[in-house]
Amino acid sequence: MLIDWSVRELDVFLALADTLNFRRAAERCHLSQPAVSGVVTRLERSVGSRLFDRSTRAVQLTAVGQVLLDQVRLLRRQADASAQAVRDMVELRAGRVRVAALPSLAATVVPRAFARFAALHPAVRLEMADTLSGPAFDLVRAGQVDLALTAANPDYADLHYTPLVSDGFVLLLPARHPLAADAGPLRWADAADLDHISMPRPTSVRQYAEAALLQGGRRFEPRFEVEHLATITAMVAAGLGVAALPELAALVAPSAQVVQRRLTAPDLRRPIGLVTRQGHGLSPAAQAMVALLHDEVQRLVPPPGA
Amino acid sequence: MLIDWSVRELDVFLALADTLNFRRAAERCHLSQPAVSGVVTRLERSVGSRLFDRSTRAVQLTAVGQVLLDQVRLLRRQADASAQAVRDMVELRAGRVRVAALPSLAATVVPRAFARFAALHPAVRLEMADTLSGPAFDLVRAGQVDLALTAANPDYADLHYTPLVSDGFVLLLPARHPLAADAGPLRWADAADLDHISMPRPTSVRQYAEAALLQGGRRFEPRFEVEHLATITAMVAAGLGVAALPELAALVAPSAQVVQRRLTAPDLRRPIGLVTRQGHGLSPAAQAMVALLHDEVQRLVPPPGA
DNA sequence: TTCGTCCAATCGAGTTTTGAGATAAATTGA
DNA sequence: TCAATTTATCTCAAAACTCGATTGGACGAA
Repeated sequence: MLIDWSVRELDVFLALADTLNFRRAAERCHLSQPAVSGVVTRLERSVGSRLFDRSTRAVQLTAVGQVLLDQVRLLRRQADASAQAVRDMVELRAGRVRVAALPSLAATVVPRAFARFAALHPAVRLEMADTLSGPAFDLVRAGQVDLALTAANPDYADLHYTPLVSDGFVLLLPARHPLAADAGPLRWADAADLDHISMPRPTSVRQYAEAALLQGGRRFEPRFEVEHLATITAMVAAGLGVAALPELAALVAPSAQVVQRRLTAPDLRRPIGLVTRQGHGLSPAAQAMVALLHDEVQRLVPPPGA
Repeated sequence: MLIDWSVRELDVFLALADTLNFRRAAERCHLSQPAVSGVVTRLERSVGSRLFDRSTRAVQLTAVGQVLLDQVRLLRRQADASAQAVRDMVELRAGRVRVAALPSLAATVVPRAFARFAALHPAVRLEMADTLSGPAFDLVRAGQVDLALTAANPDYADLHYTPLVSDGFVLLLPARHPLAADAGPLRWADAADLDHISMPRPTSVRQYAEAALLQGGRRFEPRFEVEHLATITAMVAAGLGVAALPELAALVAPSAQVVQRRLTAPDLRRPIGLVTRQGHGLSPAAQAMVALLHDEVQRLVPPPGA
């Protein structure tokens, strides 16, 4: 008495129990009548007992068949529910996407992508952690987020990196600043002697600014050091100084009192990409999120050629 | 995204989810490793999404695979429970047997068979209806009993009849009756003029007695007519008369004050058999009961040859 | 009764599916 | 770089499945 049937066989059994007629059961299952006979014979041999009393004129369930019918109905319902659960997952009617992102991205690209995602797939739960690159990598490694949106970094050798864009740098100036009169690009050297507002050391904003000035033989010593991008914008607006920020970071808290001028020479670019675990495929929901993030990044920071 | 897997495939999936190693999963399922690869590939194509992230060094469930695993575990548990329920039925650890029997059988053969059956299969519920032949046939036709134990009767042309034994007739005599002095067989004619105690018309006891005397050209006119076999025996014991009964009926209420003498010439026999519905197989439990009833009948009424 | 009809089981043939073995490709650790 | 381990792929044989045709049996109508 083994139990090795397929769903197809159960459906044949259900159809026959329902119609009590081999030919009609076969039609309902899109099978031939001999196929139904075969399934019933196999099922009966597997159960070790007759399931139907049948003659050429009448088909009836036996007592054992009745018990099996009840069980198969239960089982079939469970199987449908299970298939639905998996389908929901695959077709984005369930699941969860967890994203880690740098503050500059967490305040710009990610909310837009989340909004579109939520409209498309309202049943999928969305979570975001706005962190610096280091913690983001740890979250990815620990499987606590599905993907991280960060600047390129050598620390993730064990992770999978997909580049998205490289955003250039701009200098934020108070609207009344003399340099704000013009709108064209500035050279980093032109900004070297201004009062800078920047972020503390382990941030990419700070690292890239230091690197850019170092190429001109200058040191970067900001006048103010604050934690949050919005604070920087507010301080620039208040005329307390200027700030060299990646384009995306400059979008965090736009202000009418602040003017942007592109920084070139060197035309430093901060590569932004998606970081995921090696060897871990993304869930369908996460894949959909990646597509939206990609789209939003392109929209906010058109590649240089565009 | 179809749902047509077999239990075997689910077991492969479970084994792989458990071991996270194709080779060991294959061993556990007694398959080759390529077979496991094949099952997983088919399953993934059917679901429409990857179920395992795998390289040559590591195998891990994807998010969809995790959902499927939960569902399959549920399903597998349900399937096991269902199989157990059917197995219980087949192997007589569940179910019900309903028997209808003539009073003479209901008080002799059936209780003995029931007692043995209950000892063998304590979980099977047993029910008995002690009725005359006519109602017994109706119960069988209506499916309200699984089988009836009655005397042969032309009324059940639409039912299935299996003969068991034919019991002969005996004359019950008060111990002090002159005819009780001898123990050998009596002829029906010898009993024709005695005061008889019998049962009312539609019973087999009455019909056979009338038929036996009719063969000798005599009418059967009992002195007393009572409803119950036990009453007959008691009345005979009290010396109120004699009674011609089938052997089995005489066993209902044995009494020290009653002597039995076999009745011959004619050697009338009452055929006893099992009646079941045409085209309705017996449940395993009912089949076991038939075997026991058969055995008990043979034991109580050894066939003439024995 | 006999014929006609309907039904399930069986048989034979063609097709599809499935499994094992051998091998390839990839990754890790020495 | 080599050895060892693991999964994927390929090929071929075996098994299972399906269908069409046929058989045998039961009922009903004429």
